[in-house]
This record gives sequence, C-alpha cells and structure tokens, in this order.
Amino acid sequence: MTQQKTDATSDKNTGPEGGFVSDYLLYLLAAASDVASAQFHAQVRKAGLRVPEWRVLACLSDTDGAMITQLARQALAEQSRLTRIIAQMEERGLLIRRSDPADGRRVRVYLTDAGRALAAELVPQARRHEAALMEMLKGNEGAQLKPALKSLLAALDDTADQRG
Amino acid sequence: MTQQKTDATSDKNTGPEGGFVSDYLLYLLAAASDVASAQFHAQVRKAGLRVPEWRVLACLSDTDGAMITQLARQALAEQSRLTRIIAQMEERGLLIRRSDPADGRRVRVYLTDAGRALAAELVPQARRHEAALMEMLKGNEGAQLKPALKSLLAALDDTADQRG
DNA sequence: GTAAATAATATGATTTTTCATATAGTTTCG
DNA sequence: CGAAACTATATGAAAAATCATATTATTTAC
Repeated sequence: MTQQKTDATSDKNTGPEGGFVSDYLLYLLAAASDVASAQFHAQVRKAGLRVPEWRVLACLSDTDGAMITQLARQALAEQSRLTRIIAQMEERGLLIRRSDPADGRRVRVYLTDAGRALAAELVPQARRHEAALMEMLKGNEGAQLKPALKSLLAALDDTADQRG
Repeated sequence: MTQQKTDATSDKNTGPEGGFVSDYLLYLLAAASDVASAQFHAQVRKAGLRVPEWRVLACLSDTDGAMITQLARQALAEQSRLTRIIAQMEERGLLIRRSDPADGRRVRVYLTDAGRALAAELVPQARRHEAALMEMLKGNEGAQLKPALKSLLAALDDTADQRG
C-alpha cells in the first residue's frame, strides 16, 4: 500500500483518535501487516517480483514440490490466482510444474536453479528486515507480538477444525 | 481470502512446519489478518459491501467529513482506488462528497442517513465479532495481541517520521 | 467394475486494482 | 502580483484478481 503523508492535520497511520477503528482488532492486524510489510515489499518489487510471487518463492524454498492448493493456502492467495501466478513464474524460469505421479490431479511445483538463486537472495533480505523490525520492538509490548499472533492463528485453526 | 481445506496431508493455515515462513513476522501478520478477518468479511459482503467500502464506512462513522486522502490512509487503500470507491458509494446513496470551502482541492465525505444506518448495523456486528475473537484469546499469549500491534504501529510511525 | 461423488487445477468473462499522469486548487517567495 | 512548487483528487489504460464453472483425475459405495 505504502501511502505518502498527505493529511494536513494529524499524520499517523493510526486512524481517528479514540474512535472505533483505531482500537479494532481487525484494523490493527490489517494496518500492522500493511505498514510493516511496505518497506520489504518495495525490495521484493525491486527484485522483479510481485508480492504473491515472493510468497510462493518463500514457500517453495521451505517446501519444494508443494501443490498448487497448498501454495495458495500458504501464500494467502486464491487457487485460480495461484494457478496463473505459477504459470507466469514458470514462463520466467523460476519454477517448473510437474504432475504428481501418485495422483494425476495434483501439480507439484519445484524451484529451478534460477528460482532457488532468487530465493537465496531474498530470504536473507527478509530475515534482515525482520530482524530490524524485531529490534524496534525490543523492550515494549511488541516483544509479545509473534507469540500472540501464533496464538491467534492456532485458536482460529482450531475453531475451523471444529466447524469441519 | 477464505480458503477451504483441500490439502491431503496436513491441513492448517500455518505453513510448512519449522520452515522460514511459519515463523516469519510478516507472514504471521498477513496470515493472522487474513484468517481473523475472513468470517467478518463474509458478513460484510452479505450486507452488500466490499471490504474497502466497509472500511470507509467505519472510518466515516468515526470521523464524518474526512478527506479522500485521509480515508485512503485509514482504509489502507490507494488514493485513486478510494476516489472510485467513494464515487460508487455515493451512487448508492451511502455518502455524499462536498468540496471543502476552506480548500477547494479537498473533497470531504459525509455519510447520508442510509450510510449511517448501515454503519449502525455493521459496527455493532464488528464489535461482537471482535469480542468473540478476544474471548478466544483469553488466557494465552493472545491477550497481548492488541498492545503488541499498537506498539508495532507506533514504532513504525515513528521511523516514518524520522525519515521525513 | 462402474456410476456418483469428490478433489485438484485451469480458464473465460467480468470486475478490481494499479500506475502514471492529468487536472485543478493553494502556498511560497521573489 | 505572478511564476514556480506543491497538494488533492480524478481518470485512462493496463494489469491483476475474482467468480463461476469447465476439465481431468481419483475415491467411494454399491
């Protein structure tokens, strides 16, 4: 998103003081994700990738040979979008698709050398950026952020399980 | 995003076990935002709004008469997109645009009665949904989530200030 | 073994979103 | 005052995302 500052009055990303929005959990989550990602996503684009492509690359560098559906879930993108992103990345030579011999419906995706090289460049950049963020959070309540997020995700996954 | 479960093997939204992604702050933020918002955003769409429209509505219900740029920042959307969203919402009679008498460049946006009515319906729904989420987080580390997010946002806003 | 049900991916058509830039209004400052 | 510089919003063209559904493969239940 990466907005400039343009407001004449206040100037923060925190929404109206004391209103509903500025203390609303879903707003805080979306805003934090947005603002925290902005700088690094700029680096991603400089490296010639769009954000969802970077996510796919990172997921594959963790789990090479993942399925489309799996990647869609992990990269927080919809399946049909993933299909097209994978197609574009394949054209660019970053990965290859191979149908799973054990189940012909499945398409497994593997990084090429070029893809692995790009991941080897970007993942460390991501780590460094993350380290800088974590540094900023030292001391205050921000230190609890990761565990708190994991706790939320775990809780939500559980309720999803219950509902089937 | 709201994915279904489709993976044959694991089945959670947490990414590959033990890899880079599953412990990466920007992933945790994006995933948490995505998953936590999914249910409520479904309600938003049932009410006939898209997510950015709901955000605009919520912001206006906090701060009626906000500028386009202000709304773009608060609703985490790009300016040109906001312009179009506002235009569509105006056509639907949810709000009106009036140019600021004090500065003719600015467009101030005001909720109509219909817009206010819709906000009066959705904001309480949002509060209830949030309350349910907070309930899930009681006890564990999730309880620290809001303060941690605010701390992150504050830290990021500060660095943005420093850089001008 | 086969029909129905289910699952994984792909695709066409439409709607959104973005990017760059145009347009219009305001401030600065010589 | 008047020309830059800047700010706020709008808009055209292009790219991306979404939705519904098609296609292909597999499993289930008889």
